[in-house]
Amino acid sequence: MNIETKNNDLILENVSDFNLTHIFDCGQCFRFNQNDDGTYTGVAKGKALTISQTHDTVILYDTSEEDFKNIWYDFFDFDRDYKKIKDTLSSDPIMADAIKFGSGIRILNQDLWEAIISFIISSSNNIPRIKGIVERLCQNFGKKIEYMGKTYYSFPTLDELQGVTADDLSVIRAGFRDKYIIDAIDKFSRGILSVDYINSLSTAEAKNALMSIKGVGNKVSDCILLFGMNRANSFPVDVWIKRIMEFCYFNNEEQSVKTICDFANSKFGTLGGYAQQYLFFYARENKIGTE
DNA sequence: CACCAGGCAAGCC
DNA sequence: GGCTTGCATGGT
Repeated sequence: MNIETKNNDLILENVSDFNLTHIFDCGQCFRFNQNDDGTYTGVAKGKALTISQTHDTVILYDTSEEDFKNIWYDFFDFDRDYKKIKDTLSSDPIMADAIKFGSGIRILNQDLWEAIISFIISSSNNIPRIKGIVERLCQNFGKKIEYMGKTYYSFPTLDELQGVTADDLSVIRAGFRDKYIIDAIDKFSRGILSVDYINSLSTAEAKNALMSIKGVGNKVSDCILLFGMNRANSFPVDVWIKRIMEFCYFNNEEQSVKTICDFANSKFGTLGGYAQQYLFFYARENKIGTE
């Protein structure tokens, strides 16, 4: 990968295993959206970014090399060898097929606090509405970010959310999830949980710690582990994954979530999280189980 | 109008 | 342990 700066834009050439549509349409991130011209704009780690891609050339608009090195290189998981991951998973013919559809998927390294709140909001919800609720949370409680002549909002920190009531949260229209958000804020405010503490734990221990938050169960904790803590041995099973796993590996017969998890763990092991993302994208692109 | 959306908690047995 | 039900809101 070559990096050069032109005007204020950062241009990456010879980028491999990278596709913006695959990355932002596989359900891991709620803050990036496609613009009319095909570029994507979003906010992460307190910074806004507009990014575009033509073949293996990627442009980060109005972005310094410093921000790329400090923020976006890690956010887009550029340090990881996805070819190796895909080669390993492709020994399974079904995964090989799924990987053809989402060959440019990468698992973003998102902020843990943001992942906790965002995936609490995701519970029994649909992606457009999740995005709306998260956006209103940011607009009402986050900080303003000026970028390329427009105003964006950062995801609110624990400090910025400290002390909010259900009444305060009513503007984001989170429904029954507001009390779960407040419980998370409360546990972090009182020091019962912290980002550093949770990160220090093993995957199994971290999962238990996360599940002590109201509104965080098996599926939401797996998403937080995978998307906010880089624990790729988690395999979140939602309705889409359940359907496609049953379709692909169980002759389309209904299975319990536990059966599917156990099967995925033994089949994909430490690469389960990547397998999950390829399957999720494949299921949604092909609308498996919805017709 | 019913039904559902990247589930979960609480209440049953 | 496993199984049901209610839950806020918005889209179809």
